[in-house]
Amino acid sequence: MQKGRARLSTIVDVAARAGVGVGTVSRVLNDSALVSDKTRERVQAVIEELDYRPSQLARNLSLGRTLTVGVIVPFLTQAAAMDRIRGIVATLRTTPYDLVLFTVETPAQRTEQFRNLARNRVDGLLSVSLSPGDQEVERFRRAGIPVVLVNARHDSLPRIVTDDTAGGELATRHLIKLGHQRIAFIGEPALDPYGLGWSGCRQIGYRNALEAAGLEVRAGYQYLGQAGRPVAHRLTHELLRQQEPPTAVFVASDAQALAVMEAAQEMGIDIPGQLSVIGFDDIDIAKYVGLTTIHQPLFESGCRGVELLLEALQVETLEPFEEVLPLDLVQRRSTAPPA
Amino acid sequence: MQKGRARLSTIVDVAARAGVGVGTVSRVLNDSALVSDKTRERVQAVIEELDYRPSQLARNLSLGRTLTVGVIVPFLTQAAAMDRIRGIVATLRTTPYDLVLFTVETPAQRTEQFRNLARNRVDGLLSVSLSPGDQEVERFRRAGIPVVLVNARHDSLPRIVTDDTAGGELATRHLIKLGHQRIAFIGEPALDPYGLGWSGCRQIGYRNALEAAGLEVRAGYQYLGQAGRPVAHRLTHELLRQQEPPTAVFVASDAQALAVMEAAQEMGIDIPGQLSVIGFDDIDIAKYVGLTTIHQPLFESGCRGVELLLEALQVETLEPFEEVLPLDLVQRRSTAPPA
DNA sequence: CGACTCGGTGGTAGCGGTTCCAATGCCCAA
DNA sequence: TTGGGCATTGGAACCGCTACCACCGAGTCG
Repeated sequence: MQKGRARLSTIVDVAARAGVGVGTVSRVLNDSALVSDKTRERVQAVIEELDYRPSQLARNLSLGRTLTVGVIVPFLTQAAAMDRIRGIVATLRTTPYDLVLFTVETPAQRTEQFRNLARNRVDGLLSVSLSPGDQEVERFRRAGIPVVLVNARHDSLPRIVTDDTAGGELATRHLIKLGHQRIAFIGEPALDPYGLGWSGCRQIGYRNALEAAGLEVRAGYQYLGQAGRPVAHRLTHELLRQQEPPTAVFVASDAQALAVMEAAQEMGIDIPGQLSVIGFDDIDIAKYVGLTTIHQPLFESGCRGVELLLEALQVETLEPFEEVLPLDLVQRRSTAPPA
Repeated sequence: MQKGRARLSTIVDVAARAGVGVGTVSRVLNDSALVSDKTRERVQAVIEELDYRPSQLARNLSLGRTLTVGVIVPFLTQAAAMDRIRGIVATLRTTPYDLVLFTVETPAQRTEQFRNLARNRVDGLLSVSLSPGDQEVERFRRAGIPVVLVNARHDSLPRIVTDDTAGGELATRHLIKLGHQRIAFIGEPALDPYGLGWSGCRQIGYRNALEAAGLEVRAGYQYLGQAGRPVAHRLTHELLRQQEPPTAVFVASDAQALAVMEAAQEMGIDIPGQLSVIGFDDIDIAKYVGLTTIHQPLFESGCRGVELLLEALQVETLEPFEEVLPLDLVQRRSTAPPA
């Protein structure tokens, strides 16, 4: 059954050696009051002597609980995701819960992970930037696994979000106010089959702002592409090679914005002289490169997500609600009035 | 025993409904050849119908195996640690293994985590920037849990390292070659009670380089302090307020170097005009702020660590050896000849 | 002084899988 | 016709823990 690895001492060994029953040892381990001091001491001594540690595996199965929470997140490579994880880890360290990290990069992986998670080893789940569907939510409900969303939505789940649409408007209005008329958008396709995703919402905000200002919404100014240097470079080239190139671009994430800036500079285009760039997220690097962006509290979103999840783990069910974190425009050097 | 959560279907339910024994269902689940096609189909149908997923918890206990590897790492807040994690995650995603993340910020936590890990839920452990002691190694050996070190050392464990001493020399020699004579060092105290730790080794390299160049090694030029903005600011102030302040400083990590640069700039000190700064790690941001530094392959170190660990999980025991990754000096704008 | 607590304890039945062993039915050779 | 494989199967033991239940001895009280 098992591989032939060295046998560690078990609760039975401890019980035998201490001359007590396994129940008593279990009580000592779990700090039950129903053990006499004398017995407790003897058992403790044997535990010490054998360097015994209870098997988490067995405890998990017996308890039906793992003291582990799962975090599922797409594209860990992105700095914004990392900042959220930092918040999650920091908050989790103040609790007895451990963290299992699940990452996703394709729609297929996404579906697969969500399927397995319900019978996996986690007591609760934090879904970051990934919105589950109704059937998936139902599966978790049946499994009794509370789920909290961060930067994602589902009507029947508690969630920490920002108003992406408003953020998109905020960013675009900033460009309009500077005097830009030809404003482009670069975003990412959504991984979820449900809803728009954050990039989609930001794009809606972009369109809203243009319309509100009476500016034309051109299809040729809106590009979607996987985050990452090569794709961003391609998009940037296509965008700027147009007959009537935009004078400003709103990029749905700082990570992508950085790549766009790099590509533009390689093309010899001055930022912000010939092209204004505004991003979204305000990751660390944005400050250093002078990227104008929409700041959102990434670290805090992770913290709050964990707090909510812990609450949900206590009360067994948390009524769904939406907590909206604030957004601010941070103006730096990458945006300016058009030439 | 359990909390009153909804009961999910178990292997017994499936067996009953399909009119077969649990053994047969188990065989179907594990793709055993010893099941007739007809039976297999019937069982598969029932599995589908009940949306049955085997319990990982039970499987783990029975198998004595969790398909999970642990990663223990101090100060996740540091970009260098994050880059290693990225490599780890990327490589792990190509395998059936999941990742449990353990973080450590104090010596007490460090000891506690190492104690528990041996009976925890992991099949193998990747220790990043944390060196276990003999007793700890022995515990893991007894538990049959392979351990691989990344940026850490123990003679009886396989490990991925860089030559920190050589790196420290490389950095310091660069400053000497520029003409600096008063060169300071800022590093971090080690979390491990065993050995020097990476910061200590880099410091040795610093001293070696000074000695080799016939320069005085002053105690007053060497500071240790926890990474993080406030401490780095304090150290920087102390350092630069000296009667004879240094004209250059080698900081043991980029994260700390960034904070030092910030503090110096706040004090109105020009970099590199009045103070040259060289870091270590070459994290993302270094490129953007023009920090001269020692480049090491962080992402790759995570990848290699996982590869070694997987190998160790296959063969049950991997003979200890040391894999040394290369270091390069990357010259940017934060170092220059002294005024 | 016997019945009645009650703290302290041992034993055992799960938890939900895997794996081994014995049993069954079938085919083929003797 | 019978015995010996062989493919297939059911059932039970086991993984190591927790929780429940029964029990026991020492007070306590009427």
